[in-house]
Amino acid sequence: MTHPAKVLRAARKATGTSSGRRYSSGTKRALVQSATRLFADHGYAGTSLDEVVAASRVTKGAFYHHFPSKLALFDAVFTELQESAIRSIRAAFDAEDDPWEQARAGLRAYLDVSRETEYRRICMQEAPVALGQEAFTESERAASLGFVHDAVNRLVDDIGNVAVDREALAAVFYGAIRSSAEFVAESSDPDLASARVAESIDVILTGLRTLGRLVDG
Amino acid sequence: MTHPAKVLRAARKATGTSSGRRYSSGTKRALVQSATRLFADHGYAGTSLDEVVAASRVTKGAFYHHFPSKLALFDAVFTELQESAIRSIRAAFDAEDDPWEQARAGLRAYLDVSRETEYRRICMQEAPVALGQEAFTESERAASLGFVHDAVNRLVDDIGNVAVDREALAAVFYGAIRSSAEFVAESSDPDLASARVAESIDVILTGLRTLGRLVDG
DNA sequence: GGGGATACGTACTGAGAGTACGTACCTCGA
DNA sequence: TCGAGGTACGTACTCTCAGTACGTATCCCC
Repeated sequence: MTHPAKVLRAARKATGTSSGRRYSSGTKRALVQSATRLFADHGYAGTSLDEVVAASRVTKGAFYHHFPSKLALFDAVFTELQESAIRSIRAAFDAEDDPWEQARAGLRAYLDVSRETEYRRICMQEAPVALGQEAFTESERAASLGFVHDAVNRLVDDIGNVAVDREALAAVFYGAIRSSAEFVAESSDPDLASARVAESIDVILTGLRTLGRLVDG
Repeated sequence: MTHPAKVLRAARKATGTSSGRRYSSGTKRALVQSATRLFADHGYAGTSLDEVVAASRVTKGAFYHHFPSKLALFDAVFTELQESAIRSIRAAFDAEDDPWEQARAGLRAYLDVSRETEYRRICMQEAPVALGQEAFTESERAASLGFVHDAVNRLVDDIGNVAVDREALAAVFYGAIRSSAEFVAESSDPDLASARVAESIDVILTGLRTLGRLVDG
């Protein structure tokens, strides 16, 4: 009997699925892709490995050759989505010079990213529970929180004479932005909702700026 | 052989654990208490029913007499913590008249509640995943989000002539507050951290107020 | 005092994560 | 060119854990 893996590999080569640019084998890539969809649809606990390997057309043996555990698979899925999001946001961020425009652009980019259900469900909902708050916070700090911290620092510098706790303010804004993402996601008209929360945050920023000008003058 | 439940019941009666004010049986109460601690320590998925029933000194049979499922137990734990939190916040809220003082008092109360690891882990972290975003959001809307909505409405009324989207602003503040709770929880000096985020939010509110006065005059 | 309702206990079942072990293919050096 | 080791799987099992089946004790009311 011909080994099932043989025909699978042949198929991969034929369809060009085995790009090999990121993962050594096409199997690993297929597992991550299937898992991304399944985790996003049914959550981490709600997805069985049997479902994942079935969707990927491989067996558990193949899976455990590439990943040490189900959690490691989730981590791979999470990291990929996270990195992709970061790239989008950074691009929008770096395209602007003025700190206020930068903040606005970053927010818009973030709201766009978080409109993808996969990002929201996996990176925002499941990850803190699946990976544990510890590891998740670590990852957050390095990623999205960094942007907010940067943005807040520049904004506060620009405002000038208002004494604020930058770290605390960054934490506050970070939550505001996350919550905005949920607001947009739950809305029936995401475009409109996106504009609404963006404007709300804009009003807050304007208030801070005005405060700075008053103290200044 | 004397049935284990007999000696347990006798012990309950002796120690007065079976208060019966909220749950018909002391067993149910014991299960909820053990589960609260275990879920807070190891999460929903990380806690087995065997651990819960062992900690409660009963068996699975007893458990499934009182609860239809593990999820129902979690829901009971969640609801109890949630209701307790709501009571605290409402008390602080209702003790003030001025909308700005009300907002401040409510925030302080919330930050206090969220310093309990049980509340944070179970109501903020685990619940959305365990109960599902659907049910969780429903519960949130009825509870904490309601406060924020109320508070924002009063603040905006007080400010006057600034055109803002109240719903969007409430969503933004809700996130800001949640994030503040995490900031406080992760801090090594919660009292200080609590003061820091409270002041940050205060600055934001002051900015909005100033904005209103400028438009006014 | 007996018969339902309530409050359990014990022993099993099924699902799913992870393991043990065997096999096919590929590569590289002798 | 062949064989030995590494890579990439497949199959069949184990073990944990949520949930079920079913039996038994206690309580309460008629």
